[in-house]
Amino acid sequence: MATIYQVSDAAGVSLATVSRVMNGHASVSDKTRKKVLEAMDALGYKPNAIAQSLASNRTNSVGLLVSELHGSYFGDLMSTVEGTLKQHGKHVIISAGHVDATGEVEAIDFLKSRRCDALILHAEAVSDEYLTALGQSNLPIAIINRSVVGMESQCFVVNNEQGGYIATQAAIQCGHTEIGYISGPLFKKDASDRLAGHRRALATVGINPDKAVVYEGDYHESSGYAGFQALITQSPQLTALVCANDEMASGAMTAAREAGRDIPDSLSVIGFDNVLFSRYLFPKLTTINNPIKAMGEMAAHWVLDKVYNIRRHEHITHLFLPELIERGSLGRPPNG
Amino acid sequence: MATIYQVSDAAGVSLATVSRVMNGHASVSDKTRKKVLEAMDALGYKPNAIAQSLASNRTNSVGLLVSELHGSYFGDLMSTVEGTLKQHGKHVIISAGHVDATGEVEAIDFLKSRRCDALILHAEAVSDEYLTALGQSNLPIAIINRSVVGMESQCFVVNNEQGGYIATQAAIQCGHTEIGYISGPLFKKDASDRLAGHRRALATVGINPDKAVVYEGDYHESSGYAGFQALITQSPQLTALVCANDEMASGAMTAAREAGRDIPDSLSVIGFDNVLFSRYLFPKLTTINNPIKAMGEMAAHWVLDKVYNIRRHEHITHLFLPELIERGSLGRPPNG
DNA sequence: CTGTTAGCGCGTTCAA
DNA sequence: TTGAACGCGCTAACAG
Repeated sequence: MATIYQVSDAAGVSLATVSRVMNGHASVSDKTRKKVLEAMDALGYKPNAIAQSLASNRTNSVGLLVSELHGSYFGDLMSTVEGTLKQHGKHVIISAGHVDATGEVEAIDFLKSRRCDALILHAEAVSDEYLTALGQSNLPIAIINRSVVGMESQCFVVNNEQGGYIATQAAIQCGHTEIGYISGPLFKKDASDRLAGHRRALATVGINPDKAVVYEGDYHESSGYAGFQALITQSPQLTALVCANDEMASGAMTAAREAGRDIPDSLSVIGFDNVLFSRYLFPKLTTINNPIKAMGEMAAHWVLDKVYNIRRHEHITHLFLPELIERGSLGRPPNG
Repeated sequence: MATIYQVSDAAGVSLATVSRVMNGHASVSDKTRKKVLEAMDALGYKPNAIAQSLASNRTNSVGLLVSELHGSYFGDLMSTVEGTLKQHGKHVIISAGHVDATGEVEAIDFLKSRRCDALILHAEAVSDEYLTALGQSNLPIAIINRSVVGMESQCFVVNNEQGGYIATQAAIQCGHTEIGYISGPLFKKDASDRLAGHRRALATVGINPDKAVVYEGDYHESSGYAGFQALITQSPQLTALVCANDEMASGAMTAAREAGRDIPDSLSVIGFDNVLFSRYLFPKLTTINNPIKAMGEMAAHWVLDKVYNIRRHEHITHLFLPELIERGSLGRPPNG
């Protein structure tokens, strides 16, 4: 790998001049610039980003913490953040926290050690205190899918409570009154918020929210499968099942079918997230759109503006709205 | 951020000693080590990886090129590579090439500029010549899902031809003789290999491979949908459809259902890849397992061994075998 | 066992 | 418009 010295040698100028043409900084005469440029590609010179970073204290890369590297949800997040930043010449360094406090701290430490210019975090396990302390440093932090008190202007969240509400509301409007719910792990804020929305919707039609028929799952398909079986045994009268994410909805559908229940004729199912494969299911899943792409894009723009002074016209939004996506898995109750 | 100087100051030793305890290199007396360690966490010291890299010419991170950051296939690849390397304290820097020669070169340049210690590439668009040239440099390269002549010992591939063969063979063994095929984009080696396997299977039962009923898709769900419609119009006698990946199989299943065809009673469908959601489909998709996780893990171990001298017992394998995963979408032909 | 001294490749003053 | 010199934070000889 050629260094800046070899280029300056070949071009017969000082290394400061080479640095100048690289960064388009101070003025360099056209003739000199040309010489340098020629020397550069004659040598196949590529600047050493590591050395640039050390000298400039800038890496042109932003760290992205996700829970997992797989799954539609995180795939969407990674894709959209990378795409948005790449358009402006910035790079993304991705790290996974695996929904574990230690893992998340390690991942963030890694990102910090790589001297990212900013961090975009989808952190589920670390405490608010940790995030608040992190925000205290001069490293800009954007937070996705979590609202931390005092850091509202850096958080990008969807109204999960509202999402849970409209999901259940949709079932109610189809005539359902016996509605079961498979929640996510309730220690997670998004899971408990969605459930709260479900309860609120129940209350609007006079159902005692405390009597909600709830199974606590873990957001994985298998717990949707188990959830259906548990709920239907306990409450065979159920005609609709609202699930806190699409994976669990898929599992519930499989279990329902194995139990001889037709969807949606004998049982309606509603998901949450609107991940890609929800359209592949049969019947296509009625679900709540979780605007993760929009949030990722907005967080990226926030960073672009805040850190790199690349401003777009668009206003920065922090609260995103969930939306019902009507497809084929929600119908009228059997005897409605 | 505290620097190594402040630590050496606080501990009353030279910065070389601090460096030594950090890296566990030469021997340091227990007393000194203790002093340094205490100074470190008193100051909350974190080494600056950028500076370490510049000085040591080692980044402890390996670059991973994928085509996209979303999708089950790449999610599996990223997850498994990251997981394997993380176990040994190495990090992954991921970059997306978007199935475009320019994009892939840029992504690789980015990885190189970050001075990765090695590269693991899932490159689909760049030429063999480019990869060969890249391999010439002293940057270790592992290649996934592609065999480059002269670099066999760095390539980790699945036998796609064999996969296409056993998929079609499975249909034949169920009694099908009228078998359509929805291929991937044929400029891709994996797509043409799978199709070749399909043709070979046809030939074994005396069907002229040149008369294979093929629709060229693009690996996306929509082309599976379109593929079913095109093939069934042209060849209504088809009783089985072999698809070059699961996404297209899903699209074909949707289209088939909309056309009133029951699966598998009226039409059998076989996929390829065995991505996660293939189990979520209804009926669950019979498919060919593409051992992408195994390949990713092996490539990671190859890097660990080759670059970091971290050797495992296990033998390094370069060729992986596809395998039939029997589920519910393949049955006997209607009048078989 | 420990300290001193050069760099790693580049950005950025300051003079010229 | 250009060059010389210093420093970013750390590793790696080389001495002692």
